Amino acid sequence: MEGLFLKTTIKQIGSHENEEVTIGAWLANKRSSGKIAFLQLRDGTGFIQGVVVKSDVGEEAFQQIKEISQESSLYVTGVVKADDRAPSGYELGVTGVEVIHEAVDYPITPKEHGTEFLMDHRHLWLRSKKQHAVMVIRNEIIRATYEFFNQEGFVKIDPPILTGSSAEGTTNLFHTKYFDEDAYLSQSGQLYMEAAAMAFNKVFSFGPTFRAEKSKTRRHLIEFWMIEPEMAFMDHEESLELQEQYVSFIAEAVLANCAQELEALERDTGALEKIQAPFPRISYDDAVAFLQKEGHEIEWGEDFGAPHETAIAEAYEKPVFITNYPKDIKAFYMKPHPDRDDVVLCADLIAPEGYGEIIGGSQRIDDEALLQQRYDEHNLSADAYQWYMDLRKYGSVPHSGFGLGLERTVAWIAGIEHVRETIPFPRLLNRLYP
RNA sequence: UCCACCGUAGCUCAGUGGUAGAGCAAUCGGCUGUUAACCGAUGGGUCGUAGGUUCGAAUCCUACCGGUGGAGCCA
Repeated sequence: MEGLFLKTTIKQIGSHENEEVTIGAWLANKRSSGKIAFLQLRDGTGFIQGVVVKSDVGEEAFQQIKEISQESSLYVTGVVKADDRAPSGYELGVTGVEVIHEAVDYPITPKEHGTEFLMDHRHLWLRSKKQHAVMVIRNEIIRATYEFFNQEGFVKIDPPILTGSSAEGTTNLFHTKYFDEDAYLSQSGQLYMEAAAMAFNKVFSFGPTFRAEKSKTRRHLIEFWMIEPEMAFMDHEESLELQEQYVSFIAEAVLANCAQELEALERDTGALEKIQAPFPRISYDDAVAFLQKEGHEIEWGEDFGAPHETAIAEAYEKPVFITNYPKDIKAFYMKPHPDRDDVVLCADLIAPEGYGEIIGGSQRIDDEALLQQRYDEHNLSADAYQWYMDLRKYGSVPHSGFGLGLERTVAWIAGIEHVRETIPFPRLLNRLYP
């Protein structure tokens, strides 16, 4: 498939073996000697090496080509040749180069750079091979997400981004004005997705969320993207099964469709091949006992910190569900365990290799009186949530849902240290540019 | 908000009380299979900012500014 336009791209160039083609490209890097030059070309779809031989193109053209600066834009004409030495299997035997625009003093040189410098030049950094590979994997995860939920009969529903009040009342929200009213940027679409599930049965959302927390770790962004499915008539256990199927599907899709990108990132694909449902489950109770045995200082009733999650994840090769947390450290809308009042029907999915929590999910309270009680306990204004209460008044059903953090998932699958490299233009503490 | 570390050439860094350095990038030259190519030459500095100690400060002290990693919060 070349798309609607018939111009050749590097990604498709293999289908033109031994033909002369012209591609639009940028010069990523070059190496040259007296009589041969190697152009590292990229066109956004891939990377290929152009080989310029002086005796083929002539003295004058050879000199001109040697002087082209890094990141200049070009039309390159050449013959596609299979070559075992090339990473993609193909090279371009260059017959002519037309410079579209000459780049002067491109700042990102082919050597090491520091984080601050690269982040200041994020708009250019995206052109580099590694960043390109991460974004292609991000795109594949998004594509696989749509495929999975479509084949499972979900309807995509878009919750609002501007809201009148907090969904959970815990984290700090970005405040703005809505004409004369106060408004906030959404930190979760979940409550709206519950309403949507009562209208469309199985639904999912995919959109940006905002947290005005002064978080400064490799797992946190101020603006990030979340996938939030919500399922009517589905209990907590069924939700866990759906979650492990979904995550396995993503891993499989990336392995099948992003081999070159995983190679460029030097990702250990053996670890990804182990991501197959079912995933292990450990209760909060057992997790606390396990941590105490390992020498961590933690008491029942306390929430896990990042070191605790990592310690638990290291005991498994696959992602692991930690289930049934104490009700007091979880959100107000989670349904109590049928046999115990002190824990709720919820689970966090912890990724292996220290990547931390990628999913948080639960079965929701469907009883009107209990929900009212939780409002009172958490000092939430019932007025603001009247519509949410309505869902328990008019044909309430058991329902469950979860939220998956896209950037944490991309970081884990792609093997990237910091989530800031998994989103094109990250919003971080002290980082609103570019 | 708290804790630790770091600010020296366009970039990555060395220099820790006595003349401001290297590699890469840039410019010039050489090289027929390079992979961050290599070899030779040239240009390139308000040592984060302000104050202090000292005969003398990039170096020691204080404050501030900026960054990185982590904690809490969570996806």
